[in-house]
Amino acid sequence: MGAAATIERLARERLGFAQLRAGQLQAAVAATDGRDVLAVLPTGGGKSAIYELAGMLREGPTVVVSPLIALQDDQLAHLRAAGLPAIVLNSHQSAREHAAALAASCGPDTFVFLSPEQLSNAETREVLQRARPGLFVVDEAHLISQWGRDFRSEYLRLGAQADALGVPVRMALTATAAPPVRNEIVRRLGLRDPEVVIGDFDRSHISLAARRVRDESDKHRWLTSTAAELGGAGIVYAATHARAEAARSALEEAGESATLYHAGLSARARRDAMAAFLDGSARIVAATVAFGMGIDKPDVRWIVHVDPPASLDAYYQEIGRAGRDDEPAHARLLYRAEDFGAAVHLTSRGVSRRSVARVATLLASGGGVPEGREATAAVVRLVDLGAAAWDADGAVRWTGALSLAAAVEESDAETKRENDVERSRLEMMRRYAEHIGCRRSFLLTYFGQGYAGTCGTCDNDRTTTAPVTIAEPFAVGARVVSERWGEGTVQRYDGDQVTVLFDEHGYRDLLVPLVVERGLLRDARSAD
DNA sequence: CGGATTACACCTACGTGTAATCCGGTGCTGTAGT
Repeated sequence: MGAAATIERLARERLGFAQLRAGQLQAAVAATDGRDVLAVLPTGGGKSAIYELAGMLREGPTVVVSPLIALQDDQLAHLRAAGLPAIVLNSHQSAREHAAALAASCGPDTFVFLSPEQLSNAETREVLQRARPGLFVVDEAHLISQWGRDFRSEYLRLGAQADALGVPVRMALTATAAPPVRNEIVRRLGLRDPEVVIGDFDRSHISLAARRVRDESDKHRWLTSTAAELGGAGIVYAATHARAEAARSALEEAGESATLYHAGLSARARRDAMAAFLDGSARIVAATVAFGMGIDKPDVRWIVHVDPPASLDAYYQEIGRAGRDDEPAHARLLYRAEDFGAAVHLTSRGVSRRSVARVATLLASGGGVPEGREATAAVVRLVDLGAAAWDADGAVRWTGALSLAAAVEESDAETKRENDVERSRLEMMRRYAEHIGCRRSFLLTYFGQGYAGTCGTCDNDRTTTAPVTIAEPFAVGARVVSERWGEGTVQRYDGDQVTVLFDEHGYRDLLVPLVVERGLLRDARSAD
């Protein structure tokens, strides 16, 4: 029996799936056959089934890196319900529970759920290593790019940790990743010639709209009228605690039942807010980005953003929480022009020159691995540059390939490049907000998915006339070179503009007539 | 970057305007103290 048939049988008999989707099967077959996998499958695409099936078929335990303890617990319960051996390793356990779980992780068919931080514990790593895991899975893998840089730097170290564990097959799973994020995941995790499975990003039952307003009271007027117009459960996303609270107050004053969720609240308040939203006693939740991951509420009917997120990746992730039942839903974005200026400071700042200099000095003088988030980010940066290297036991040594001064300078240049790319991603968010053509087309082409024509359901399609079309000098996906920005890939056309994702500088928009007249872009393959 | 808060100048009344300053979002962990 071939791998595909075995997998389909397992899916039916052990997990209760009548039929696997094409992407699920393709990814599970590849991993079972020993290939690394990157799967970008939209919400509801059944990503966990992929590692469950491949994990059952691969020899040795399966290590699953998951960002939140709440998610680990959900996944644990799900696997145990299916009769599969599974454990979690985290700080909520007592020392005794932790030791027992660690011992159980040696079981050949066990699924081990843990956070990236757990892997920085040498004892945990050694026990897992001895158990010879057959599959290393990173769930919510876009967090490598989103959180690694300045929030949870252990995300950047996962590739090195997989090396240290000696796991033969790696799998990255996410619901959202534009092409540059995919590339970063592949590079950071060290995926070798991975099977790449990309799902259909179009969620056509979610209608899209955006509106520019003058001030916060305008936002609240639009918010409350939207809440009144659209029935059913809704999520309001705001950029800060204070603005989430203000949105909740505005809704309550308008007579709506709304709760509040952000990380500044006590654990108890958060639990209560979550419960109230899930059981419907609060129809609406006003929240920051803290709310959403792992929320399993199928009938969320609308998402209103009262502040723009830092990227379209984040926006798509957040609106994807609506309409999981495939019934019609709405995504509306409210913004002021100034919001994009302030949002720069909510994008990641990257590793500081000071901490790189400090860590480099330490390593160069023969010191060990410093502890702490900032130090880890600095170590990862120095490894990236070749100035330092990981040893198999997780220790770091100075390679001497760069002088101390050169390492600090090159790191600085890299940080500037990363920040440049961050800003260009925010700029794409602005472009989406101010876009006058089909929003669905904009969103899908951002994710590298072709979309012919207009959706007819977004706010722009309902109010404007036929879009401007223009001859396209390069195909979408073509590699091009510019004098100014270097090499890049054509992402999309929009009216008379073309968006190119440059390798070193991020997204840039160019006017097509100028590109043609002045030869601003050349075909990269015919270049010297 | 932009907003909210604080500091201070005015120069003589206890308030108002402007300049300086600070702050903004995600969660893991491990340990000390009830």
